[in-house]
Amino acid sequence: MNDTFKALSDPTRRKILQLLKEKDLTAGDIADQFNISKPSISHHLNILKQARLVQDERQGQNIIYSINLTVMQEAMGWFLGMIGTKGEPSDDKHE
Amino acid sequence: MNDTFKALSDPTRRKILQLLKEKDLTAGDIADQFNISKPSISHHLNILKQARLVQDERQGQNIIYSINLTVMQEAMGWFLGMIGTKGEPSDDKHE
DNA sequence: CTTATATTTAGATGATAAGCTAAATATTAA
DNA sequence: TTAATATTTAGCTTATCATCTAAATATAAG
Repeated sequence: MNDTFKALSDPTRRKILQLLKEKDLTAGDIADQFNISKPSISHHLNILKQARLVQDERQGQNIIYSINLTVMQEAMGWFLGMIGTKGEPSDDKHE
Repeated sequence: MNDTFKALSDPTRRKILQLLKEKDLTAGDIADQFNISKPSISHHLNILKQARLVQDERQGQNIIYSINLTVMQEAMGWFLGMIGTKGEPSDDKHE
């Protein structure tokens, strides 16, 4: 959960996720959308990967990234637990 | 939105929000729940306040903090926009 | 097998952020 | 008005993080 929120705290990484929501992309295609060096984007992708927010798969020379909506849903669960009736003890499914 | 995610990226701040979900608390009561100095907690509260995730109100010597669920819901909206059917263009209500 | 392309890893640097102690401010009580 | 309590502000230190360039790895093509 902490890795998830940490990963989501950077605007570049959130934009990467939005791009991947539309369709799977290669690392290069992702990097082309930013005024940031490829190594930096690679680093961001790695953080997203460690948080399991994205997955990657090599295809020839390219590495194709895709979003993992399951983890996104888990994160949303945290908000649901938060917004649930005020004063009611949380069910602890979401730490 | 960026302030919101930044604020949520710290585990201490997320725990503060969970405490405030149960009930409103004074700055001191909040600080007592952590092994962190009062000034540091005050700093965290200020970040949450700037993100409008909490509100404060002085009551005598104490300052009482409460959670602002509206902003929390807005943040959850970002996830909803994210999880919505893959490949479908986002409606842009959530950046 | 050598070159070109795609991506990552390594290492360095500057900025941001979390934590601390000490001092300032605000309120209440004596 | 002086002392006590609650909280914040200021200033500093250390750790984390985003970014860069240069070099390494992996695959594909000539």
